[in-house]
Amino acid sequence: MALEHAILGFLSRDPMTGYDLKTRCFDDGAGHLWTADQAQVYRTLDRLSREGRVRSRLVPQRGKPDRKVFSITHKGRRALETWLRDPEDPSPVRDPFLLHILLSSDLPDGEIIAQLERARGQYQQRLDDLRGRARTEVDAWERATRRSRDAELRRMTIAASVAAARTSIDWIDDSIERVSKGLPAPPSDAARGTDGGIG
Amino acid sequence: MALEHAILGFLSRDPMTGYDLKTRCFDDGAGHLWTADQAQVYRTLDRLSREGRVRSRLVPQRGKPDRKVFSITHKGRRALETWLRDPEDPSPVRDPFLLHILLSSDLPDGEIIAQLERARGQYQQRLDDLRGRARTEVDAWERATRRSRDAELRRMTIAASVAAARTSIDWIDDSIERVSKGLPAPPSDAARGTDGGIG
DNA sequence: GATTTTTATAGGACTTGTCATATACTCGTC
DNA sequence: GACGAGTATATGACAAGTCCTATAAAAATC
Repeated sequence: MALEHAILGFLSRDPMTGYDLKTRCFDDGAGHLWTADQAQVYRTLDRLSREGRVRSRLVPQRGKPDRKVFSITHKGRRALETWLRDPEDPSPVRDPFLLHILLSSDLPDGEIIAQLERARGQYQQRLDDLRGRARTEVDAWERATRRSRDAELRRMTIAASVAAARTSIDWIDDSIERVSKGLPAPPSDAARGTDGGIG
Repeated sequence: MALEHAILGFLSRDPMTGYDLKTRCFDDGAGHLWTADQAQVYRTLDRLSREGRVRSRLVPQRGKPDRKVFSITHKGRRALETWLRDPEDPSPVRDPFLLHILLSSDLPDGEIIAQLERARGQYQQRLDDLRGRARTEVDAWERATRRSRDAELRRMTIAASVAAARTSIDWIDDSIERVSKGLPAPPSDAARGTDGGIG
């Protein structure tokens, strides 16, 4: 549902192909807060086309497949505006890494710390990526008429991602410290009944 | 994929029914970091059963439907341990609210602020919920043998969620301030071509 | 000259997750 | 006594998303 509106949002700035949407808008422009599968982009464009929210025209090229340039229709613009005004309820949290930690009581302390350290590295990498994004004024964004307003909003969302990654790293550091002091011991194997017995 | 292992993890603590898993383990115990759909829980239990990772026995009850009590098998325990040792790569971020903000340049500043304020309230609510969770030693957790180790890990994950929510609120406050100062103006309607023209 | 990357679109198979609905009985409350 | 909430399991229909593969040719790199 979000993908659909993101596509309308990007097309409302500039007509472009599915390929442009995937690479320039999603991967480069919004990759810090949303990912899009290539197949999903094309399928969604197809559906939006059938629904009359976007339309396409074919631009022939020599050698390469025709460019299928999509643009937003009036109907699509109305749908986008409705979505923009409709407040976004925060989706329930699903954090596979935290779930992993939550269930890790069978792992020895040392391995929990190793998991935390690995995750720390990955959040660090994410920060590096975000630093790169902050430097890059994205092409599709730059070309758009509303350059500076869009750019400012993009900066804001990158700041949010940076803050989130930093918070995760801080939490990991605290947690490594906590686990290093020794977590309460797990119960002995004997106390655990695989298959749960009968009684 | 995560749901499957979470179920194995919970069952490795205590044999229980699908209903218990959904309500006590997911909603009450892990709801701050993972949500599970009831239908999905039963379907996954079914599949795990067919794969020999869990088994069930029927406990007849008067009036109510039979309790189908699931317990983890040796095979299931091995699968769980493999998963626990296998580091969890952080999944790509998908934040519908940030996406919404990113695409909001068509909204006037005041409406962007309203969106931010609404989200602030919801993160505040999340904090309240987390405070409740921090107070509650969960039933299923309490009954488990490894009480204190599990409880400590759970406390850690709640701390992570609290920190994340606080960070979001701080970011929102900063952003409200930023937008209040006035974002660069959007382009006039005339500068935007619905349907993209031909050139 | 051979391989890889980039540009460009698209379908098949699959997994995961959501929503609605059905059954069925108990217990508390208004 | 009606009504809703809690306990308990399950299916059908569907939406959303991922992974893999295929096609096709130019341009860049080794």
